[in-house]
Amino acid sequence: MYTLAEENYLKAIYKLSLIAENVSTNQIAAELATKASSVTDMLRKLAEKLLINYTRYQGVSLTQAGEKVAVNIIRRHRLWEYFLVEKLHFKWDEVHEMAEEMEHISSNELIDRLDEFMGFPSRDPHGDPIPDSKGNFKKNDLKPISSVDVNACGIISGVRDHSSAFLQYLEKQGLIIGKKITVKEIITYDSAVILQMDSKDLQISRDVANNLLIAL
Amino acid sequence: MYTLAEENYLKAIYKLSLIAENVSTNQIAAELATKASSVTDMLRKLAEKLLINYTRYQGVSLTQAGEKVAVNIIRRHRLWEYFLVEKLHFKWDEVHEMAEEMEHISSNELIDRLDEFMGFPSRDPHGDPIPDSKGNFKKNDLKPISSVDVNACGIISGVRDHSSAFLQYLEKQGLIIGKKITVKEIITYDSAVILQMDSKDLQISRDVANNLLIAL
DNA sequence: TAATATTTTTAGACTTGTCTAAAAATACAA
DNA sequence: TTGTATTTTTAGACAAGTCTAAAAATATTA
Ligand SMILES: [Mn+2]
Ligand SMILES: [Mn+2]
Ligand SMILES: [Mn+2]
Ligand SMILES: [Mn+2]
Repeated sequence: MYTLAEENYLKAIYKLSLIAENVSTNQIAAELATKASSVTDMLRKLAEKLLINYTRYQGVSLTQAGEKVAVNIIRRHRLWEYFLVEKLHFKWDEVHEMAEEMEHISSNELIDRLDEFMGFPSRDPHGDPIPDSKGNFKKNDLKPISSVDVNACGIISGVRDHSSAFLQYLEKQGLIIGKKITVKEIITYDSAVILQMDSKDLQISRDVANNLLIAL
Repeated sequence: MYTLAEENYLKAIYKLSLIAENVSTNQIAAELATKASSVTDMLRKLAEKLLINYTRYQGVSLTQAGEKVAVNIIRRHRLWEYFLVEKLHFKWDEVHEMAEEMEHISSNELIDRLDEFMGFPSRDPHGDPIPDSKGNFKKNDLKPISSVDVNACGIISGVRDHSSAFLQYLEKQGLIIGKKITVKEIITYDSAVILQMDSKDLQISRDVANNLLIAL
C-alpha cells in the first residue's frame, strides 16, 4: 500500500506530533537521520496523497488518514516486539531494530492473528501501549520519575529512551518493568534521585530519572 | 546485507538451477515477471559481487557464496510459512505471499530462534524441506504421481505447483499431506490417474498428477 | 552455408529516494 | 525596523531498479 519510506516518514511525524502540534522539516530530518531537502521532497508527496497537512514553510501535521496509517505501523512494531520478547526470548534491548523491519510486513490479517496468538497484549516490552485492530489505545499516562514529588510511590511501567545502552543499564540496576519504587529524596544540586526499591536505596541521575516512567 | 531485488534474483536463479545447470536471462525474466533487459543489468551487479558466474550471452549459475545466500532466503521463507500455518492457523494456500515479504527480514538470530521455537521442523506446509542454520537439507526425493507405476503406493508429501487454486483444489478433494494413496489405474487416452484413498476411488487429471508428489 | 528467427545486450529514459549547494522565506535581535 | 541568523525550499545531480526500442550475438532451418 505505502512504500517503506512513506511509512517511516508517517511514523516519524506521528512520534514528533506527540510533543508539539506542528512538526518542522528539520525535526523530521533529525528523527530520520536524513537531510531537510529530502524531507521537503517527501512532504510534497505525502501531501499529494492527503496523508499530511502541509503548507510551505509552515510545518506539517497528519491528516486522519495519515494518523491511521501511522498508528497501524506502531501497532505492528509493538506486537512484533512483544512476540520477540515473549515467544522468542529476546531481551528488551535487542528487539527494536528487528521490529523496525518487521513493522513493514503489510498483511493486517497476519498482525491480527499474531495479536490473538499472543492473547491481545496491551503493552509492548518497553511499557508502550499497543493499539488494537481498530487503532484504539490509551495514551500513555505514565510520568517520568523526575516529575514526581518526594515520597511518591509507584510501579516502573515504561521508558522514554529506547536505546540499548539505557535499557541494559536499567536491567543491571534491577530497574525493570513491574518493580515498585518509592522516591526518597531529590538532590537539589544535580537533580539526582534516591529511590527505595526492594527495601534498598538506589541513586539515579537526572537523565535516568527523566527517561524512566512510573505509574502512580 | 543484500537488497530486496538482489535477494529475489538469487532466489529465482537458485530455483531455476534445480531444473537446468545453466540459467538463461529469459528464464529469470519470466520467473520474476520482469524484462530481459532488467535482468541483464542485475546480472552484471551480481557478477560484480561474486554471487553468480556470468559471461555475456552464456547464461548464469550461482557461486558458492550466491548459493549460500539463496538457501538462507529459502530457509527463512519456509520457516515463516510453517509459523503462519502451525502457530497462526493460516491455511496452506494463504501463506506464500506473506512469506515472500517475511523472507527478507534480515536477522539470522531471529530465524534461528524461530526455528527453535517451532521445534526445528524439517518440512514446510507444502512438503518442501527446510534448510538448517548451516544451510544443509535433503534434496527432495519425492516423485510426481504421474511418474509412478500402477499399483504403486505412497504418502502424499509435497506439491510442485504452489498456487492457491491448486492447493485449494487438493484440500477440497482431501488430497492433503500425509494421506496414503494407491495408484489404481492410468488412463492411456489422457494420462488421467485413478487413485485409491481412504478405500474410495478418486480420479485426477494429468496436470494434477504432475504436480502432486508422493513418497514411496 | 546462408538466411532467418530468437535471445541477449546496449542505449537512453523514467521513478523513487537521496544528496549538496544555492536561493528564498521566516525568525530573531540590535 | 533593519540587518543577521536560521530554517526551508529549489535546482540539479546521483544510485538503484525498471522500461522500450534498437543493435548485436547466437541458434535454427532451409
Ligand atoms: Mn521499538
Ligand atoms: Mn517498544
Ligand atoms: Mn512459498
Ligand atoms: Mn512452501
